[in-house]
Amino acid sequence: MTRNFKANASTALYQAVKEHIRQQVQSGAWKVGDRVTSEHELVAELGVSRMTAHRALRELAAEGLLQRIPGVGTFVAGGKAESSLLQVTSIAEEIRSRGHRHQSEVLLQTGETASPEIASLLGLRSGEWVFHLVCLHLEDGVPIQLEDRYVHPAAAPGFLQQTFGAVQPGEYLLNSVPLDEVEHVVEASCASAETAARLGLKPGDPCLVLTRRTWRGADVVTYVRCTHPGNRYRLGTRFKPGGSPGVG
Amino acid sequence: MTRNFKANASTALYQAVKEHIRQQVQSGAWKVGDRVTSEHELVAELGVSRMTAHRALRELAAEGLLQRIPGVGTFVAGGKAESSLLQVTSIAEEIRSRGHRHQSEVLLQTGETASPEIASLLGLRSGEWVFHLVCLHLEDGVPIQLEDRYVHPAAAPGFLQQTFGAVQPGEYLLNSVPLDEVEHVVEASCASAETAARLGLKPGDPCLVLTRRTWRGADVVTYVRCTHPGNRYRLGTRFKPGGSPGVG
DNA sequence: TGCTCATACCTGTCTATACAAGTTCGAATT
DNA sequence: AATTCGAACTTGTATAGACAGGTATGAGCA
Repeated sequence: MTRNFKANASTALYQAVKEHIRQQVQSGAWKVGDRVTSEHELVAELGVSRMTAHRALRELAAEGLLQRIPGVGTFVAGGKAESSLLQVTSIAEEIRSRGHRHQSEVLLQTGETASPEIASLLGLRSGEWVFHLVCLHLEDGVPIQLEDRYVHPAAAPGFLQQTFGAVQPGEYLLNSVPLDEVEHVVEASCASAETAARLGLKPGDPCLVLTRRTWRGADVVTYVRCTHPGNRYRLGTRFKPGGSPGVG
Repeated sequence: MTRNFKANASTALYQAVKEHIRQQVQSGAWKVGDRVTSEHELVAELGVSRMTAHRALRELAAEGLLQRIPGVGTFVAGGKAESSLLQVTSIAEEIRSRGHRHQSEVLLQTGETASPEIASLLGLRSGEWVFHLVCLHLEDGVPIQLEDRYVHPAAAPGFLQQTFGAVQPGEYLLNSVPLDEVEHVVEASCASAETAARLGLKPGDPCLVLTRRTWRGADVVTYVRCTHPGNRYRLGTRFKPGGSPGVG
């Protein structure tokens, strides 16, 4: 079998196959849940051996981009995009996993023109349209997170039409948009009067603020600022280096 | 070649080889920097094919446990143990990587009997001996971290004799003890009077507190509580899912 | 109509072989 | 003595072939 695929030397062949698959996903040709070219098909199409195709697919699965099911096939995985400390899953899932009751209250859900700061963070021009959602999350009836989210309108056109009851905003975006870059910032700050009122704190009480931006290609999908009461919330992980993290 | 190694079925052979290597490292038989059994030696000793041995070593290297150098050999890697959000490297390295000047001031360096709380956290009996270090770190002359560290005496016997100037406590432990489990907790709190005085804050100002415990096997190596001024410090990462993280 | 079984397909692993490219080290040559 | 060259090692990649175990589907039978 001659190498009719990727005549480019100096790069490993299995790397080229990985890149080939990655581009199909990132370009949007393959969406979340779509079936991916099987190993035998890659052998036929690219002229590589099955072991080479297998390694490419296996490593992409280990990286979280794909999901492989023996006997069935390989599929584009949902954007898990978990960091070891922070998971890009909704707070609802986290609360339920602790065995507690989650409630959420949508305080604001509109489209608005972007302020210069928000425009800059989302890669928009100032004054462009942007989706804005403010949501208060309660754990067993106690406020635990104030979520202030901006969404790039091109990334999730149906965002405003969603009613966020069972499905949370984070979950909705995760299930429809495959992320390929995430930025987290954690800081401690004081509660403003408004924040304190919503979280049931006194103004000036310490808060843990988690800011997250996610990318799809070069475009920012969402910018979200989650404020937690400092005395009721901590963020943690225990993990084996190289292994899978858990959330504490 | 018959499989005279790991007759245990139901487990993949390369997994068994990985576990075999891992145990050598975790048991302490192989220390940081030591040479690891080469692929050909594994073929001879375990009766597996070179590709199987290669896969085991390659994956362990990808997990950070080993370091492979083409043409030279495979070695036990230093305890990088980096999380995507938090690296178990010293604050000194982080400050210098920002191009700033780092100074540290040892406020306390003793052996003492463990309080019940500390004993519990380190897996000691109450009243047992424990190393205790308190250190203030400055970035360009400004206090940026108050480090309060307890070290299991069995894990690092020479800890008290160290003078922490060029080599920081974290670096010292990393270079001598290979970690295999890490726990992080991040929380926001108010500065106590003493903490405020040392960090140059007002009592009640918000602080970002990072608590970390590291394990070697079943034993806790160190418990450290790092308190940062909330207005001068943030913790962040930007990374591609599956890729290598950077520190922000 | 409903059930069973054969077949085709998919992933997962393991082996044996081959070549490439790097290093280390010692012996032979200059 | 200094240098060069080659043999012996190392890891990295790629291939072909084989088997195992899972799933999905459709044909044939009850």
